[in-house]
Amino acid sequence: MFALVDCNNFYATCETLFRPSLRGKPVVVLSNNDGCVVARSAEAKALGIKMGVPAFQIKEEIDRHGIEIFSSNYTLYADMSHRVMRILASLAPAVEIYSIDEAFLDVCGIRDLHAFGLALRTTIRQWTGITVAVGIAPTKTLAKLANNGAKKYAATGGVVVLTDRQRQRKLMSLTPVDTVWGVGRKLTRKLNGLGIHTALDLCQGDVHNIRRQFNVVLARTVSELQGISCLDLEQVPSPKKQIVTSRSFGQRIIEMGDMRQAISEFTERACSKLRKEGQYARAISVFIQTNPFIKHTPGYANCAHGSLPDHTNDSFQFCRLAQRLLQQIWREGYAYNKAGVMLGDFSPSTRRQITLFAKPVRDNSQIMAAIDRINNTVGTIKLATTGIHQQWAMRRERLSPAYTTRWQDIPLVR
DNA sequence: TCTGGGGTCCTAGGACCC
DNA sequence: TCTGGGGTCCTAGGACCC
Repeated sequence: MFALVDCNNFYATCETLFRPSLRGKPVVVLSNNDGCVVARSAEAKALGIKMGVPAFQIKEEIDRHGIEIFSSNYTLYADMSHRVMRILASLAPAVEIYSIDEAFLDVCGIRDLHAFGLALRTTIRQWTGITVAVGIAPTKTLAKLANNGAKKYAATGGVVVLTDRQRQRKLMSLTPVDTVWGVGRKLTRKLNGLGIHTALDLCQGDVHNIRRQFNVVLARTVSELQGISCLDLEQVPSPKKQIVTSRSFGQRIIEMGDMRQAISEFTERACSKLRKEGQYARAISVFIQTNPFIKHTPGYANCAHGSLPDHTNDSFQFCRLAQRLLQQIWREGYAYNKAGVMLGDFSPSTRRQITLFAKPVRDNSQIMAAIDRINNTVGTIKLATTGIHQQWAMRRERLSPAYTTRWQDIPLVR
């Protein structure tokens, strides 16, 4: 038996926690660079603000309704997420953190599941101020569905337990197929073409037919809807296979020197994530692009791949290689709006297979460890190539304080 | 003027091996 | 006239998730 616990309007709620005067008002959180809407309070949803729309397209609504706008504050959201997850871990036998705002729980052996769901809700709201919805069912896909019902129908009180097959079928018949976990836009169109419109229609499909006409993933979804559990609780997150750091720029880049800074910065960040993961990588890709939405002038996008001789987590080595790759794809005369780097070809250790003609590489592991230690405690040191004045830094004009993680930002109670 | 960021998995096709 | 069978690995592209 699985529970899916999901925070309601997570980012928007985090912003209102320390600004009680905002409760009951329409609040919207924007993506990095203040680009698109990525979270909305219930009030903002009621005004018809859609997920994913570019901020500049809803300027008029924002002014007219007095909608409160925030830049993404991931430091705050990550800290609030930790608090919620810690509470879940203390109340449930086993937890799989599925994303920043949701977790699957193993609830086998709990007798009164509905009471358990209500207790989760009460505790989390009392201890963090965040409201969650709880869905409980014999498979993950059904738990997702139940959670959806808990959010959609106020009469459920935010908790839906789907142990009974009749209730499962009832909810499935009320749920459009595009809401099912694992069914996206493309699949919805194809399924609709076959006369499959609700979750129940999909559930009644033949697994082997679905496997033949679609793929093994959707076949698994059908089984899960039928109550056959195919997806286990994954308590230990599997090691990453790639790490990406990419950003849109606050101001478009036209000088190579600025792009060099950006690529250095992204590479250093990616390597620092790699070290945090305890892994070593060998491959790196660098990409740069102009704004794909601008149609009236020619655009340019390109990517270069490279590999180091050994697996490493050394920022210096990767930065040098990244600069060479940038050189290969840089074209003068364009205004670039985004770039990034990707690390790949991971290994859990830095087993070194020395080749006969290999030049020995300087071992910087102690320097890396020192950098990480300093950055995790007293301050920030970085490669000089990342630049002091970053003209291209991302726009965050409506950033809230780091209420819970920075001494200066702790709210004062008067 | 202004349109995010970070992941995973599956499949098909090509190159290569014996 | 007639040209096998059984694999692996890699990559790109497409789908999905949050």
